[in-house]
Amino acid sequence: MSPTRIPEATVARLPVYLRALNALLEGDIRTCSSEELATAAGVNSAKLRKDLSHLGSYGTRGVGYDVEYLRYQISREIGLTQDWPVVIVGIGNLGHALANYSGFSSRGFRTVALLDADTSRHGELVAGLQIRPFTELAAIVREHGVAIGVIATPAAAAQSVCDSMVGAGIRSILNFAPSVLSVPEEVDVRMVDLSSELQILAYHEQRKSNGGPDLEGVPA
Amino acid sequence: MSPTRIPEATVARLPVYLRALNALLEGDIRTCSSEELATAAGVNSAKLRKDLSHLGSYGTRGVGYDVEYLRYQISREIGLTQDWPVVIVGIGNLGHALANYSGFSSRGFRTVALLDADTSRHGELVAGLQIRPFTELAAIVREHGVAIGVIATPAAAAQSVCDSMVGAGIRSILNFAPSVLSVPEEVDVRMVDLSSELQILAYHEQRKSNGGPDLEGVPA
DNA sequence: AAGAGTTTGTGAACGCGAGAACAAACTGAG
DNA sequence: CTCAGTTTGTTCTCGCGTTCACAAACTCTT
Ligand SMILES: NC(=O)c1ccc[n+]([C@@H]2O[C@H](COP(=O)([O-])OP(=O)(O)OC[C@H]3O[C@@H](n4cnc5c(N)ncnc54)[C@H](O)[C@@H]3O)[C@@H](O)[C@H]2O)c1
Ligand SMILES: NC(=O)c1ccc[n+]([C@@H]2O[C@H](COP(=O)([O-])OP(=O)(O)OC[C@H]3O[C@@H](n4cnc5c(N)ncnc54)[C@H](O)[C@@H]3O)[C@@H](O)[C@H]2O)c1
Repeated sequence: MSPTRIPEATVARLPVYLRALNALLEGDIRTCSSEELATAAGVNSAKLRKDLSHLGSYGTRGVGYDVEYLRYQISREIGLTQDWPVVIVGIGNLGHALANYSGFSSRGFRTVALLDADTSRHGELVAGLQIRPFTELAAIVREHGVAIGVIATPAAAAQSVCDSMVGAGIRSILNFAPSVLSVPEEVDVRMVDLSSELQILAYHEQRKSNGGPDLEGVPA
Repeated sequence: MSPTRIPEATVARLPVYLRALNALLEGDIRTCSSEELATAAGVNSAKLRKDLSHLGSYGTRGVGYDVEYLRYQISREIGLTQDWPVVIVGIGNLGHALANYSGFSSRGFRTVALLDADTSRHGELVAGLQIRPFTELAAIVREHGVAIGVIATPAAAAQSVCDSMVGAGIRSILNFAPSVLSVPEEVDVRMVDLSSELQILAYHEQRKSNGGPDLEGVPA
């Protein structure tokens, strides 16, 4: 069905399109043009069309796209038609927020376990799940067929947790700890670095202030 | 001092280099080669050198980089030598975690206010700050000279919160709500979409399972 | 049925970023 | 001082992603 590999940049935008399509459906809009969908997703319409063309020809010329049909096709392409068990390791401030986040489960991601090394937290109920010892990782992965792991521990523990995850058979990791993880070739790591995001904003903000009114900060 | 514009891809990596340099300094390493720093940052050494060359010539051929000096130069370039007041709007699960996160304040980002529309939360103490009414936004921005705002409200409220921020004079926004924000030209928005990250992992995971052993799912 | 009006899918041009490869510049030994 | 060794800064090439522009394909009116 999808013989060609989809460009990475396109893959990263598919979830955005999916969100836009869901929003349209909630407004009872059954059909949309690439222009409308692109606006809703915040991208160029040409880019959107090219992205979608990588999945196949799901639109109709002169008409547009059937919202529900396109949503299904994108979901299938990403793999959201199946259910993905997820484990979260490190149930501190961030881990709590993630465990309570409904946006994950609503998209086919099912948190099957919350793990923490701190014994004093074991048994504590978070979002309907008990916090369990980190040592149970391998058993849980095996039992539920977990493929995706989330790391929300301090940076110092991240690599070690990562190694255990890989050892247990997890092949996709979402890392919130500000730490570069080294993993085997076949394992995917995506890093979410909130501090970096703020720093990038700060860089541009500084540029706006300095480069704006006067070029040099020192007057004659 | 920095006449040429720095490529966006480079800007996005500077915070990573900064982290790596901090880690080296903690290990009392005063000097490093591009190779060492690149390994610590998880990038190619040629890329690192090219990135740094955009800031200036801060290394010494045959020797390498002075860790502390380079760290200062990158900090200055990003704008971390000054202090950035930040407001967080929407103190729910995620807002709490962000407010409690020490990684922000340690890098020159100072949370000056936590705002929420829910009156029943006002006055509640989070990370040493009282939750205040959202209506005080403009006054707080004016008083503290806030340039950076963080949105951690539900998606339905995000655009409205964003508009208020822009109206109050905020020009850089970090958005955690899964919602495309429309802003004037001069305002920067960075989106952190955790759900998208998981979906991207799922896509690759699906590929690994299907495309791995056999090319077609159906044997002869 | 034909033609005007729409909208998709794609070919082609362009620009940016990644990586290899090398010259310039520094250190240190003899 | 000279020369070998090291490491940076930069040039060059290549590939990817973005955008424009247009032909192909569809609808609807007359
Ligand atoms: N809180 C935020 O908003 C925020 C924002 C950006 C990044 N982060 C990063 O996310 C990570 C977690 O942040 P946090 O604020 O939740 O920290 P936290 O200290 O509140 O929670 C960390 C949790 O990890 C557990 N832990 C420690 N070592 C472990 C190990 N080896 N195995 C399993 N569990 C272990 C601890 O017991 C604790 O419960 C940190 O790396 C932080 O830098 C957090
Ligand atoms: N919790 C997570 O881990 C997580 C992960 C990814 C994304 N998100 C996104 O982050 C946002 C917040 O998530 P959450 O789990 O903290 O939700 P939450 O419901 O716990 O918190 C939202 C807060 O925003 C406040 N609020 C609502 N409307 C407001 C308005 N107009 N002005 C000011 N404040 C307002 C609410 O009173 C509430 O306190 C959501 O958009 C969610 O999709 C959360």
